[in-house]
Amino acid sequence: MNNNSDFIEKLRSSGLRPTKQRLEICKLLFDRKKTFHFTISDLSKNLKKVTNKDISLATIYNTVHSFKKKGYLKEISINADKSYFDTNTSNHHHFLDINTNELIDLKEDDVGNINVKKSLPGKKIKSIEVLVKIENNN
Amino acid sequence: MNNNSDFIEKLRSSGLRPTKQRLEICKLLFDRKKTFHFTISDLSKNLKKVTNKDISLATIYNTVHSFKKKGYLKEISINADKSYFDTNTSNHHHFLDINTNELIDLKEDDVGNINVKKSLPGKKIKSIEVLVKIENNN
DNA sequence: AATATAATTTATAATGATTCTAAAGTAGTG
DNA sequence: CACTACTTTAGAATCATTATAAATTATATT
Repeated sequence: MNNNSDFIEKLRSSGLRPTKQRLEICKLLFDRKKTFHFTISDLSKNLKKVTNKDISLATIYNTVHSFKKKGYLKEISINADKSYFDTNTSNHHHFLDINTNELIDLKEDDVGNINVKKSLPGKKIKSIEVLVKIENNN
Repeated sequence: MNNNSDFIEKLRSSGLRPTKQRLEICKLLFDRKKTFHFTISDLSKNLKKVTNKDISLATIYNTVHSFKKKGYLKEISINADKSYFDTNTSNHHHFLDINTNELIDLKEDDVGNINVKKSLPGKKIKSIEVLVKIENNN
């Protein structure tokens, strides 16, 4: 997924019109090897740098929310003040570096199988997310 | 920890003056058997109901933050929009009921030992938090 | 017990992030 | 090309949280 017609197709297939703005955002978010963790403000600054145009903040919010709804982004809550989005929408866990505030993906295999022993009647498990906070070794 | 003089002692011992407001908040938060999960707005509403007086929102924020700093409360991030506090400051995990938005404590033992296989040079693990999202069984 | 001080509370203003609004622009359809 | 529905946008509105500065209160000192 790394050229414009792919993105156009991706957008169309989920009922979103491929506008200039959405394509720029796609390129920035999805045309990369590694997972990208970002806040709205990160994304906004990056877009300005890359495109030299101003994409309205409202559009950025709208787009990120539609991408989330379509399953292209996952929202991660690790921190009361910052809301992060993750381009890796698969089931996975995170390191959070307390010193740098950086988020790092952990593959499912990086964390042994998790055995939840308690259960509640009438309820089933939907997902299990592990957040491993790490810090400098002194 | 369930009468006023205990709370007065608790506050004094951590360098906080035992004011009326702080004692009311202590009673509400710590004079109970079960863990209490709350947002600032929950706490504010409860205080109004219980005391019939108005404690300023600013005071509630101040108090919750000092209690957090002193280690009497833990902040939990499960959700981008709501910031929860937890009177259980021990190491533990949570169920989050997607349907009711309710948080439920899991004891450490309720979740088998977690084996993080990846490590980063110069970094050590500070904490491991598991969030198990649950939902209705249909 | 009265006084001095430093901490605390408070109403209100300020901030910052996000959402809303409604007008102007754009993409897709026929 | 013309029409309609979708999208973008600037700016306003909202909401939670934090800052401010004056009034109040707790505590130590006399």
